[in-house]
Amino acid sequence: MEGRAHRGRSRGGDYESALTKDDRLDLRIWLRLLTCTNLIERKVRQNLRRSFRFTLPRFDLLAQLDRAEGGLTMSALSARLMVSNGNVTGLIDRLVAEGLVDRKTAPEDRRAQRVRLTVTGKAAFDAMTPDHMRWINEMLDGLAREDMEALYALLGKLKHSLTGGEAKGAGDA
Amino acid sequence: MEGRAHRGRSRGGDYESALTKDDRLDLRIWLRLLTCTNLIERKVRQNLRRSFRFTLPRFDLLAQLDRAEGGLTMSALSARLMVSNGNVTGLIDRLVAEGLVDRKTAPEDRRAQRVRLTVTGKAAFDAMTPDHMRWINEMLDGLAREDMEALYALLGKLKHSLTGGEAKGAGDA
DNA sequence: GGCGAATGTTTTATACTTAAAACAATTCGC
DNA sequence: GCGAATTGTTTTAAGTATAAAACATTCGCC
Repeated sequence: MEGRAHRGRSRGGDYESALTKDDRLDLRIWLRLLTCTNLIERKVRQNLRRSFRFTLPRFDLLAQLDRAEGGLTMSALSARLMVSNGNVTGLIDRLVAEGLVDRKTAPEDRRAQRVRLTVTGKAAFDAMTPDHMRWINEMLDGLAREDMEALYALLGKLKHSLTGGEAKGAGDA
Repeated sequence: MEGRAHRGRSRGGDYESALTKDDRLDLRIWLRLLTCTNLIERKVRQNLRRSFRFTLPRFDLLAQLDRAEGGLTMSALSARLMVSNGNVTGLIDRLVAEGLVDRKTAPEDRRAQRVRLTVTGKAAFDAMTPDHMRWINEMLDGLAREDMEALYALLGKLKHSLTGGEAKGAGDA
């Protein structure tokens, strides 16, 4: 924390305005990041609802289960989705009730629950994926290929800075 | 949308794997963006709670009111925060009850509500801001200055792509 | 000058989310 | 082997969020 205010090029006068401008870059990045995330999330949520009468949290849950062969435990889901474990309990309750997901106590550790997609759940997910992919594709269509690559790399650096180096958590790529 | 799959460098064989790699870059960007946002949001939420027994949505609301001289209407708040108007009604209800915010019918248009920070609300916000700034600062500390500038610019392009050019909405900078 | 469309807000019903406490089973150290 | 710490999950209480409908006021237009 201590070194941050001095990172900009050193300067003689104009301390105030330069300081303001420099020091708020962090904040501006954060706000812009948040704006972009919200814009995408809102659109995906809306499309999922309109096209499939499905919600985003449920979709994200199915997506995690789909990419994990053999199912996941509740805490693994909680870590990957980066939400509280109580939250996952509620979501899974509803998905089980709808028959999209199957939950059973793990044989090797009776504390843990092993959660998997049912055939119905897999089918529901597969029905939504192409459109989902297309929506993302369309939204990022305004970015040139090299911008995408640069952005991806910079977000990687940001993620690294945020996690202090250890890549725990969502493992997005 | 139609041209997207062909944007990568043209290639002879290995269509499948190259296609997969190319076409998922959108998705990987989106997931990484989401991860970064979640990491920051979670940390700020946690810090706000621990340090000030305050919640993030309330803080964001105060921040919008602080930067808008003369107050804002409910719909302006809703647009800037990018949340539903019903959501804002609930948040403001609580903040009014806590005495941090003042809400009164706008004289020029009796449909609209004009919301402002109270003196107490302004003081509460000012008490939290320096720490908030510092948290963001610390989290982005791992990024070099030029990376920050590049990231900020690329997020600008992304935002532009997402809004189709018109800069409606949160106006983050 | 009055009616329909548009705008601004709240209400309703439901879902999602968190933090913290409670509960359950396993592991570790002795 | 036994008890304490740990790990995995659920429960609880409260707050946050959405979409859609309901409500209130203003505007546009004739």
